Amino acid sequence: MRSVHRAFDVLKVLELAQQPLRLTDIAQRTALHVATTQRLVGVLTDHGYASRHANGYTAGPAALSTAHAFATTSPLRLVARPVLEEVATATGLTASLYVRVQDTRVLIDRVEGGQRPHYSLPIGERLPLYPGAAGKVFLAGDPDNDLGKIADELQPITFADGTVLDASAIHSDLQRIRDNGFATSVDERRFDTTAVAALIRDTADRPLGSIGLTGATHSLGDVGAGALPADVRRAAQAIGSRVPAGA
Amino acid sequence: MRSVHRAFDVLKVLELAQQPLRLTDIAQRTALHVATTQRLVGVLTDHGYASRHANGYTAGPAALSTAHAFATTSPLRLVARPVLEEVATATGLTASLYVRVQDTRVLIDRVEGGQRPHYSLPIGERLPLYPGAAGKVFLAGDPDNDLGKIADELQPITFADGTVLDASAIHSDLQRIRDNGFATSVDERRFDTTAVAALIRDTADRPLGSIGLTGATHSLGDVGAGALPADVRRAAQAIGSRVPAGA
DNA sequence: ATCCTAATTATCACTGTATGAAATATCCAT
DNA sequence: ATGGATATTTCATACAGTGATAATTAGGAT
Repeated sequence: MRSVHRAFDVLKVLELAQQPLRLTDIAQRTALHVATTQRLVGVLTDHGYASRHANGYTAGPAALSTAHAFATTSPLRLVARPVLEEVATATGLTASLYVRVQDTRVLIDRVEGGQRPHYSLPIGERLPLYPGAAGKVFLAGDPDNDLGKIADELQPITFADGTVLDASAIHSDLQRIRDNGFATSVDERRFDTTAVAALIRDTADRPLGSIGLTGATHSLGDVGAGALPADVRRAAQAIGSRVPAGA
Repeated sequence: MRSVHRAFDVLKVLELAQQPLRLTDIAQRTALHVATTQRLVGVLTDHGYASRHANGYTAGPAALSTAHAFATTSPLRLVARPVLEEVATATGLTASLYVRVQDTRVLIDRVEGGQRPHYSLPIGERLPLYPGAAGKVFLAGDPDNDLGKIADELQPITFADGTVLDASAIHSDLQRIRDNGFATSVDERRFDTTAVAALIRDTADRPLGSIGLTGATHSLGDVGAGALPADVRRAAQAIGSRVPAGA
């Protein structure tokens, strides 16, 4: 399955680039031979997952179809929707649903609690696992150790406010999250953004995703002390219990 | 690249199924050996393009990321946006942007002209090339003959109103579209839905996509006679001229 | 609980396909 | 025009993907 893996490596490179990439660029970033890259990009293009333009390749329209299919069939997403809406209106915060993909998380759905709805929803956004409450819960709650090593290999993290965390600080943070059953984040990824998040587990206790509640730091007090932790945990529990279990 | 092709065949099957599919189902629909299917689905799952649930596999969350990347980088989409908005408000109709993917079209963007915005935008929807104005223009305007044979192989089409078209009727329809430079559709795919569409070509005359204006049949007269054809053609021209050409 | 069937995972020898070096062609800038 | 970079084609070799078979697991019925 080497070639298939490589095809998706190419696709990932196209996804991460915010601009069209020339064939040589792709070959460089994937560390593949140019000829190989060309063949792979060709197949991607045939199927619509890559597009060719004047100045290079980008991701292609077929991804939209597949995403549409995912959005309409994913049991987790379907089950979570009403819960997100409920908790968003109850708290007035923005409720976000994430799923882990490899060593990243992807925003699957979002319900704005506040007044002004955002213009372009960043659904589909890929974010790291560490900075951010809704990512940390994945690291903290991983049953196998495949994420354990990810946590070990984490470089010292710099927060949006300039704080720097070394490995031991990260580990104690994760331990606290495990103990509490929820994570918090204050200005970690973004200035003036505070979040509380919990891991969603199915009835067999396997992690399915995470839910986060986000608001402006200046309008929220010490989130750990208020009712929000209980709210997210309840929401996460509600979602998990409604998803049919099974690997 | 056989295995890579097959991987995307599997992905397409997952996309087209509106429900989770068991491994055996996928193998059946792709006409692949079960073992092969399993390996391919495994890779898809690793990269997040497939998800495993209690009762089978669906498309996966990574497609959302890729779709997000496409939506934010596709030159066509970026260039078309303002034109769609303009023509939608000018005509009061819904303006849709399609791209061809193999023998289908995919809805890339849409601006509602009317009052009530739809709840879930069907962006990413995959539709056939024949029934529907915005699909027919691809068949009519194909420079090479790869779509010519698709048109030849079209089965007799049944419209939403029950009309049936045989091969020769289809061909004369396509010829008329070529002559006019636009296509119309009255209750073809949906009852009480009329559309006018035009092909978008880049400055080198290569087809890039299509734009369609849609409204209720009962509120539109004979669309071929009014100003709409000129409107779509102008919009298509505007978009095409602003996209940097180059294969 | 127990059996039976169906579905999923693992094993492995063979074959055909993906690979990458090199050569050729194409594009762009000067 | 000329040169340099990028893209495409060709081809012999190695090895990765294939699918028949077997082992295992899960699901349903009794």
